[in-house]
Amino acid sequence: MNGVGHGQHALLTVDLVVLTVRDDQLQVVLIERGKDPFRGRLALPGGFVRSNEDIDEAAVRELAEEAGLDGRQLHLEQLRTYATPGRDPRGRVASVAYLALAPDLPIPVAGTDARNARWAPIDSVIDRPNALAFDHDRILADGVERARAKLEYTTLATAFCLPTFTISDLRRVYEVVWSTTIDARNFHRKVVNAENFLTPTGGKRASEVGRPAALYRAGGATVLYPPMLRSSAAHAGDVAG
Amino acid sequence: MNGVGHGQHALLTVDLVVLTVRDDQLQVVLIERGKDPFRGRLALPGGFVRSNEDIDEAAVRELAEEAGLDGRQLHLEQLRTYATPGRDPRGRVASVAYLALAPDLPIPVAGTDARNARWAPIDSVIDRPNALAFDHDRILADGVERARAKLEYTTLATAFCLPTFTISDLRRVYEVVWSTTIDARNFHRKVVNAENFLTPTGGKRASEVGRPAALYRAGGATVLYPPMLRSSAAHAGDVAG
DNA sequence: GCAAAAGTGTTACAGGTACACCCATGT
DNA sequence: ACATGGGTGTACCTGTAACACTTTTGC
Repeated sequence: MNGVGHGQHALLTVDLVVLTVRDDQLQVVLIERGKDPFRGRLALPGGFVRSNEDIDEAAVRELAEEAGLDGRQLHLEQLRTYATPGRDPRGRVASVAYLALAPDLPIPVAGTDARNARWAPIDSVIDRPNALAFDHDRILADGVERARAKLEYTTLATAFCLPTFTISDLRRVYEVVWSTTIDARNFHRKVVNAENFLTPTGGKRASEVGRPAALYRAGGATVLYPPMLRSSAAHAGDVAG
Repeated sequence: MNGVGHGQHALLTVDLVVLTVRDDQLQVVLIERGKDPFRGRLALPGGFVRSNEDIDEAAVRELAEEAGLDGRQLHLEQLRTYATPGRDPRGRVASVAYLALAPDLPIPVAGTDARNARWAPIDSVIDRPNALAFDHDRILADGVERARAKLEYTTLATAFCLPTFTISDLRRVYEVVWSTTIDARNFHRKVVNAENFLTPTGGKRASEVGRPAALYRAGGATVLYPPMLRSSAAHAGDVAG
C-alpha cells in the first residue's frame, strides 16, 4: 500500500450468484439485460456500488432490487473479485461477486427491476460458453463449485431449505447440488447425530403418500462434524503461478 | 450490472497475507510503512493495481517488489475483498487481499522496497487490536483462518515446505499452523497412504541425531482424501445478515 | 551401549456402507 | 391389503487413536 499517486481508478460493482433447489434442479437467478452492453443477453443480477455504501450492503440492495429477495433472510457470502482488464467494455470495472443460497422462493415481479429476473436451471447455462454476458459464466461456475464444496463440511445445506423442513428435503438438497443419490436411511442417521445440525420442532408433515416426516429447524452449528464427504472430489482454486 | 452512470469510482489495491512456518512459529511478512497514512506503522505488503494490470499480476508484482519473493514459485490465491467506506483515509479504496503460502525462505533485502519487509510471528500481531495499519488485522486474521481450514481438506501443507521435504517437516507444518501436537506415527501412515499427496524421491536426509528420514516431493493431488480433520473446528465466514 | 528420530504392528473404537426390516400414513 | 416414504437395527469395512515395538543413525 505504498505509492500514493499511482492509483488506478476502477468502477466497483457487485454481482450475485443466487442459487436454489427447485423442481429437483439446482437453479440460479438470471436477469435479461435491459441496457447496453450486452442488452437483451442473460446475466447475473448485480449493479454499481454507491458512494459511501459498503459492498455487503450493495449486495443486499441488489438482491432486493434485481431479484426481489430479502438478503437478511438468506445466506450471503462474498465469493471473489473479478477485475481482469477488458472484462467490461465500459472500462475498468472490478466486480465483487457474492454467493447467495435461498430456499425455493417465488421471485416477486412487481414494478421493480426484478420483472426481468427468473430462475434458470444451471444445467441450461453452465458449460455453455458465452451463455451469459461479461465473464458471468466463470463467476457462476465458481459460485456453484463453492456451494458444492461447502455442503461437505458446513451446515449450509439448510440455507436451501425453508425455516422448517424434513430430512428428505435436506437430502434432496445434497442429491441435487451434487448430482448424486444418497442412501436415505444412512443419511437420516448421520444428520440427526451430527452435533447441532438439526433441531426437532416436534411437528410432522404429511405428504400425499407414506408416513409423515418429522420437521426440523437448522441447529446452531455452522461447521458440520463429521463432514458429509463426496467420496472423491475434484479441483481446487489457485491463481497465479 | 444495470445503471450506467451511477458508478462509484474506487482506487484498487492488492494486499498480501504471506505466511510461512519458521522457527516453529507461523510467521507473516510485514512491512514498515514509509509514507502516510500510517507512516512508520506495520502493515501487510501491497499496493495499487496499475492501469491494464490484472489483479493476479499485481499480486505477483507486489510480492516481488515488497517482499522480494517470486510469486510463481508460491501458492497464491485470492482471499477476499475489503471495501468498507472509510477503511482508508485517502478515500474509497477497494483492497483485494491475496493469501500466499511460502516455505521458510529468506527475504532478500537488496535495494528494493523489500528492505522494509520482515517475517513476524503471527502471535505477535494477531488478536492485538490495531497492531497493523488500516484494517490489516482483520485481513490477516481471515488469511490465517483460511490457511488453517484448507490444511484439513487440501494438500496445501506442502506449500509451506521446500521442494523436497521429510514427513516430519510436513507434520511440523500442521502442528505449528494448528497449534496442536500430532502423533508422529499415525501421521506418517496417514499421509503416506493418502492418494497422491506425497511422491518419494528415493533420497534420505540425515539430521544431527536419529535415523535419516526419507525425502518426498508434493504429489499431484490438490484435495486431500481422506481429510486431515481437526477434531472439532470453529467459525465460518458469513457476511450480511 | 545409549539417545533420538524414523518407521511398523496391533488393538480398540468411531464412523460409513449396504441392506434387511419395521412404522405410519393414504387409498 | 398394499404402496409409499419414514425410520431403526445390524453386519461389515475403512479409517483413527493410542501406544508397544523395531530400525537406523550419531556419539
